[in-house]
Amino acid sequence: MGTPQKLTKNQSLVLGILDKSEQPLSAYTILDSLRSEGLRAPLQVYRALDALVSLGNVHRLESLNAFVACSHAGCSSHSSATFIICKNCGIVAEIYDDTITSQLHQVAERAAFRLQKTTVELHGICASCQNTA
Amino acid sequence: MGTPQKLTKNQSLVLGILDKSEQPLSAYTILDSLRSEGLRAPLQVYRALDALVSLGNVHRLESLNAFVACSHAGCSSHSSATFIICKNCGIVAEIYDDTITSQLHQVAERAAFRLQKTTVELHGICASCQNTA
DNA sequence: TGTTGATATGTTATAATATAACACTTACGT
DNA sequence: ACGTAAGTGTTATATTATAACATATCAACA
Repeated sequence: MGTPQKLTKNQSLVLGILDKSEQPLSAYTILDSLRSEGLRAPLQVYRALDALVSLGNVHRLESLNAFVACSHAGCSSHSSATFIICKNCGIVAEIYDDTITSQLHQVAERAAFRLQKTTVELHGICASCQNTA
Repeated sequence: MGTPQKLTKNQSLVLGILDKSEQPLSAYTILDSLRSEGLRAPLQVYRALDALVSLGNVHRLESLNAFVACSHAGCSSHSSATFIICKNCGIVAEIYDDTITSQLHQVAERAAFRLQKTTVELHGICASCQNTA
């Protein structure tokens, strides 16, 4: 199940920043937040991010070149995530929908495609921003 | 219907390159292919790509930072595309599946989210590469 | 204990992707 | 012909990501 995994120093620092953030963060934004902790180079952040993504603690949003903490504790074994991204306020919701997951697998299977990873990102305006605007 | 749209010079050049390509191309790869036609700067390519994406002639693959010609003539008014991308040979298939489209809309609606654009990209190994390997 | 091997870290340099700002040109309706 | 919107060209720069190499940490175990 959700192996708790002891994180390394840099991984903990990066995950800590992402956990505190309401919004996805770019690698360089994370780096700037961690300069006070002694981080200096992009690679230190990218390496931590790579590990955290592999562990399932963090997701990469391809359409934003940015990263978010997983909102489901240790979700490494989850099915395909759907991300809902508000263009206005930048907030992201992480959703797991079995119908979407199984339909994506069906589409792959019909094409005899061996599916390894899905990227599903929805862009638009969240409920709260619709009311505000 | 599919308004044929007269393209500008740079747009035609860029679309021509993408049409000939089996695989998605990065903006800089396109630029290199068009230096012989007189293009010199990234912006010339990016501007043409922006226009072609708006017209529906070209799709941007977010997970690759690359671009492909639309495989459905003038598909500007299509529903959400699903892209199947082979990690081995790089080939891309563009699929329209009504069940996926409607399910994505349902997920959005449940979240009271005003959906504007979808990004659905599946990574794995295509049928042909499975047999070869 | 101390060697080894795998993993993590730190650092400099550079590659790859994308946009800002500004000047000039072309297309086209009136 | 005129005015305006769209397209073009150019330089500079911002943003995102990786290569290459040196050092450090730490657990397994002979």
